Amino acid sequence: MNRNSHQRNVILEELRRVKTHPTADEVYLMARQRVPKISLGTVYRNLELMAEKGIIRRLDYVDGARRYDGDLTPHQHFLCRDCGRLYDLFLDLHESLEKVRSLAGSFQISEIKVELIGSCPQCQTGSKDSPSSSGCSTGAEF
Amino acid sequence: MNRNSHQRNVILEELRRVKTHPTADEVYLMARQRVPKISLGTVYRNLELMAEKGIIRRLDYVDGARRYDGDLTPHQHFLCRDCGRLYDLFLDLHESLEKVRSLAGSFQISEIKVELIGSCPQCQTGSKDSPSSSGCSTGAEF
DNA sequence: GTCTCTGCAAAGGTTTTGCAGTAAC
DNA sequence: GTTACTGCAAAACCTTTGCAGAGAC
Repeated sequence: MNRNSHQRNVILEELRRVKTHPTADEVYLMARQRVPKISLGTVYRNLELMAEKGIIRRLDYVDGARRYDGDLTPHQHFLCRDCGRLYDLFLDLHESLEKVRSLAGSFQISEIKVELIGSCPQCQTGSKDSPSSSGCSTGAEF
Repeated sequence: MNRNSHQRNVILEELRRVKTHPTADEVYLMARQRVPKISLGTVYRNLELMAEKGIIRRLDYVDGARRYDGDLTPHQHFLCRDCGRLYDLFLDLHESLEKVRSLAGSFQISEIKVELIGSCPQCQTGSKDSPSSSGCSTGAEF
């Protein structure tokens, strides 16, 4: 069904190589260093295809452009409101997951996406690059 | 500081009136029935402004266009993979929230976004409108 | 009177798509 | 040989922005 194209392999390898949840455009720039004639459309098509197949993860829930993650191990993402960095957190939330499942009753859950937002360790210690504009959302959305 | 414009009030009322997490464009269509000359730009500006003030909720983590929610009470969203509907779920996740906070260590969490994905009660009982294309993501991302 | 907000329209950014040619099988 | 995939370019979206005028206070 699917063919094993050089471009697709490069895209996957580049995505797995970095830890930075790149956008399609960023993947395009990385891939172009190895396949100079690769097109942005090809990158979009392959990222979407691999996300559908479950080979990579698509991050819809972060601000702005869609991002992709080559790391399939269960983990969460932490977005620092001060510096804008996106961190990987590996929290063991099995128990919480089970609780959510049981609470959801007849809604059959196959996937739970969690995004944490706040202030990262670096931004808490003194040097705040860019303090958040308005102090809203103190109450969590959980 | 902020002025009390008629357009802003209409936008807020319309958003609160419905349960359908509309996009900016959908809010625009609703608002236009009451303020025919309202512009899309005004809708975007006001939604963004109210989201920043914490008067409404902005849903970044759902597919496609950004959506807004006029309901500020803590709740989660459930996206049905089969029919595409977006449900509100009111699960009490205080305990889980506390656990996440403690696990996150030096990452100071101010907000936790949770999205649940799966199959809704209606789609489970027989009549599947459009069965999911590929059986990926059986493991949760938690 | 001041200053924020509006409508309009244009621009900006991201993602999708049509098509003819290329490459994988 | 067949058919999925590619590069290119245009189109389709969604969102933001500049500006002059209107409206809130």
